[in-house]
Amino acid sequence: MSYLDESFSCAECIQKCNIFNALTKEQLDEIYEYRYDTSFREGEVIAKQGSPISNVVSLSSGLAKLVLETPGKPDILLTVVQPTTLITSPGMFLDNRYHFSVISLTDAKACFISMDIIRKMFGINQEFAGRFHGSIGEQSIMLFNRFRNIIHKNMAGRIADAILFLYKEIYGELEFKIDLSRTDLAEYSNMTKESVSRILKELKEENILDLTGDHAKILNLDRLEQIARNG
Amino acid sequence: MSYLDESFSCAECIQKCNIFNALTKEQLDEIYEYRYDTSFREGEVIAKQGSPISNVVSLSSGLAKLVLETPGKPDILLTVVQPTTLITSPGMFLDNRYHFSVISLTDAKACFISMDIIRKMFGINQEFAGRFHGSIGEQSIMLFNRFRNIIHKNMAGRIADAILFLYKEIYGELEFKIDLSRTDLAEYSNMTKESVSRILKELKEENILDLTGDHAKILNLDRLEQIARNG
DNA sequence: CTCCTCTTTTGATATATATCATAACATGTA
DNA sequence: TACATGTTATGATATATATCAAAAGAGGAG
Repeated sequence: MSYLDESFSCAECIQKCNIFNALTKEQLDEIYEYRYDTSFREGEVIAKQGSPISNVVSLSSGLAKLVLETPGKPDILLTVVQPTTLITSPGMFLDNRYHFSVISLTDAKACFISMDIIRKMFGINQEFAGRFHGSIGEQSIMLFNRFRNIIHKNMAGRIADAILFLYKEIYGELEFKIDLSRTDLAEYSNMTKESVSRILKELKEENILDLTGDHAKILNLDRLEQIARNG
Repeated sequence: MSYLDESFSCAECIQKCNIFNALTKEQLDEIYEYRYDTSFREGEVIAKQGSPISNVVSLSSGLAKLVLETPGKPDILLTVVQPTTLITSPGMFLDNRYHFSVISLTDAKACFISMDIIRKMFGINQEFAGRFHGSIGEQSIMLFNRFRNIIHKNMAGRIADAILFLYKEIYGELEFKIDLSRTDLAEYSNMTKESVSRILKELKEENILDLTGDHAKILNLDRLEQIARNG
């Protein structure tokens, strides 16, 4: 399903995420020895909840979703990540297990870096360790906000949140091809796919958002943000 | 409202949380110079969401709740902490702000340790740093499970969760004096206080749990766990 | 092009939970 | 004791959202 990929060096890699900018050229070269790229097709599992964390994963192309799995229940879509995000996990300093799964939403490439070399870098580069831990904290704070939004807002507000997140954090344009299915949107917003359809229909009728097929267009950003706030 | 407290030394302090056992006697003595105890009455704010983190807080007596505040909305009670829990915060390596508030549920004492000395220890004691970051991860994982429970379970299951959490993690006995109000339980379980009353009435009628006033007694642990699982 | 499968949409109905109003119960205090 | 204040309980009703069923679209495979 996936195959090894060619690559040059970490120091040259323009796709390395910001955390790695704390490393020196020498340190990056050392990391290069302990990394490999892998390609994924849409829908493939990049990291599986419950499995051991032997590598840090950096998404280098495509999009991926982080999902909380619960047997017998629908998944909870925590967030969507884009290049070049380092996917950190709360289990890294605890039980060394993934506590969510990472699944590609499009064809994607990911760079796997050995956890051993990362741990070594913590000891010799405080700035790198700080940024890395900052990133773990960032994920927690994201989670706090997801919690708040899902608990406090009605369906329209939650869908508005989802669309605004995609607009602001992922696609960057008012008009975009959405890589999430209606079910993905439902799992992000904690509702059923049928309810997603209904809310999208309402938003289209009110000329706020047109999501037809996979083609999304925000027609009235102010109103959409208002719905996200008050919903 | 609160007053400074006498104390002896960190090395002797039986109330220090497990993370600090990674420190040497000398390191603990150094920390002693940068700490102070404070007492709180029930309902007082120990740490306020949004305020800067200048100290790490270790609860040394009493109980406290961690709450997510949102203007105009009910609080979300994330968890209850007991001695001797170190209250770590995801903002520590990021924006240096609290992203939740800590409020005492009973009269309580807390030990405030300067963040500067904690950071210094990270540099000289890797084991301490590891345990500390593990604790931050632990909080994230707790949050994942809270997320799951609130999203997937019905009201009875969520109340069962709350009671089982208090039984297993806080009070340790099937019969206990509960320090959470019905509103606290509601904020933990994401429901209204009226619904809490109704569910508690049902659980009492079925001889599963008797919560009268502040006196809680688990009458049928198996059934309660079953409700928590299937709810 | 047509059939098949999968996703999305729409509609009718069911249900869990919130809301609002009021009553009962505590707890402290003048 | 009686009063005021806060918490908890109960009841009647409203509402948001899920569920179930079926139709409509949208790609692929032959």
